[in-house]
Amino acid sequence: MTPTIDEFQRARAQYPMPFTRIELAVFAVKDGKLQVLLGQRSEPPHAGKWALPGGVVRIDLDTNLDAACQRVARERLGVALTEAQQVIAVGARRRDPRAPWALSVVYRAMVRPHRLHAVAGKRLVELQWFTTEEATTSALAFDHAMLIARAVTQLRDQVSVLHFPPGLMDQTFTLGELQSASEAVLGHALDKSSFRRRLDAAQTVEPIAGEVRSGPFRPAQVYRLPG
Amino acid sequence: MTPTIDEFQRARAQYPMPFTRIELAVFAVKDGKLQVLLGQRSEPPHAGKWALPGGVVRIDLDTNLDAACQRVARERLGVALTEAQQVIAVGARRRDPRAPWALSVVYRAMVRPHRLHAVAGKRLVELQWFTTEEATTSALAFDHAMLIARAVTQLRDQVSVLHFPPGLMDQTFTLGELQSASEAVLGHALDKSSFRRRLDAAQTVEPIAGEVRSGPFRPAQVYRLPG
DNA sequence: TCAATAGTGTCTTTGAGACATTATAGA
DNA sequence: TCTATAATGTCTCAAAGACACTATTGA
Repeated sequence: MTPTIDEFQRARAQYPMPFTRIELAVFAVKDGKLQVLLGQRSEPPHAGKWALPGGVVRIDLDTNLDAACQRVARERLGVALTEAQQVIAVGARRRDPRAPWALSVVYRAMVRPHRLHAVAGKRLVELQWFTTEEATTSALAFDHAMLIARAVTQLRDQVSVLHFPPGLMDQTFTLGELQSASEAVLGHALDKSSFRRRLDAAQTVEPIAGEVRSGPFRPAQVYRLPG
Repeated sequence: MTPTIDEFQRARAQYPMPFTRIELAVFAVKDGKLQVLLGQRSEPPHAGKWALPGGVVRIDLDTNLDAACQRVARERLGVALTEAQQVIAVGARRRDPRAPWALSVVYRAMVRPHRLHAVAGKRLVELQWFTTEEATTSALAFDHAMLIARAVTQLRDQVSVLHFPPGLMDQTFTLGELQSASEAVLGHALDKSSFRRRLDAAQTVEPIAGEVRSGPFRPAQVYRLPG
C-alpha cells in the first residue's frame, strides 16, 4: 500500500466521519392533491412523530448514493423507486440526537399511489400519506418539514416547465389526466388550451396512434412519455 | 445515556461511514470569460493533475456543511467565501483511491479575481484559473470535470434569470459592467435594451443616487445589489 | 470632430392566458 | 336530448429580441 493510503487510514482514525443517511420524499397525487409519504416513528428520538422514511448509507452494500436510495426504498417501503432525484444534502451538529454530526442526502420520487404497496419497515409504526400542506406546517421529526418544503419546490419547478417526473403518470394517459396531475402538483389550475400548446412545443409527450380511452363522453387520445 | 444512543454507537462501529469531503468550485470572470480555480495536486492519487480545491468535513470543527465549506475555503485558498451555494452531493465506491467509499458535497461561489489572494494549501503545487471550457473537457483528477460542468449549469441558470450571485460584481458597478459579466458567465451576447428592461422589471439592482463612473465617454450611473 | 460607451425608443415576434366554440361518446 | 369531457380556435397581453437612434464625455 502507498503512503497515501496509510495517510487516509490515519485521517480516518483521527477524524470521525458524519453519520450519513438517505431520506426519501415520496410524492403522489391522491384525491386531487399532492401528498407525501411519512412514517410514524416507533422509537426515540422523536418517538410518535412523523418523519421521512430513510436509512443509513451502507458502504458495504451501496455502490453509490443513488443505489443507497434504491436500497433504502426497498427496505423501508418495499418498493423499487425508479429515477429518484437528489434534492439536497444537509449536514450539521445536533441534527439527530443519535449522532454528534448527521448528514442526510434527500431524494424525491413520484409514484402512482395504487402501485405502491408500501410496508412499514424497522423503527416505523406505519406509513401514511399527508398533503404537503399538512406535512410542511406540522411538527415533524428532525428537520424533515423543511426538507419536504425544499423537495416540493424542486418538484413544482420541474413540472411547471413540463418536465414530468417518471412516476407521475401511469405508462399511458390522456392529456386530461396529465393536466389534472400537473394541477395537483402545482397547486393551481391550468388553462387547457395553453397547456396543450406548450406540450406541443416542448414535445414532452407523444400520442400512441389509434389508442383512445373511452367513457360517457368523447374518447380521448392516449399518450406516453417518450424514451 | 438512552438505549438509542447506545444503538447508534453500535451502528457506527458496525457500519463505517463514507469519507466525506467538501469540494469548491470557485468561479470568476477574467479576460471576458468564465473561469474556475483549480489546484495542481502534489501527491498521489492523481499527482500532477488539476483538481477542485477541497477538504475533509471535520465534525469537531464544523457546525454544519456551509461552515465546513467556509473553513475549507480559508484553509485551502486563504479567503472567506461569501454565500457559496451547494451544487450536489456525489458519493460512490472507488471515487477516491484513498478511501473505499467517498462522498463529496460540492459548493460553488463567485469571486472578483483581483480580490482573491488565493494561496495554495496542503497537497497542492499551485492554484491557477482555467476557462470552464478547458476545465470541463480536459482530464482533471477524480470526477471533477463532471462536477464543474454541473456547477456551471447551475450558475448559468441562475444568471439567466437575473439572480446575480454575490461575488460576481464589486460592491458598485455600472450596467455595462453587469452586462459584460453576465455575458461572460452565459457564454453569449445579450441585447442591451432587453437586458435593462428585464433588470427594471426584476428590481435586482438599484441605482446609487448621484454616483456616476466616468471615462473618455458618457458617464454611467452606478448601481448596487440591494439588501 | 471623433471615438467610445450610456441610455432610450420602436417594431416585431413569441408565448401564454382567457375564453369561446365545436366534437363525440354514453346514458 | 343531455351531460361530460375532448379538442381546437381566436383575441389579447406581456415579455423579450432586434435594431436604430440620441446623449455625453475626453482626446
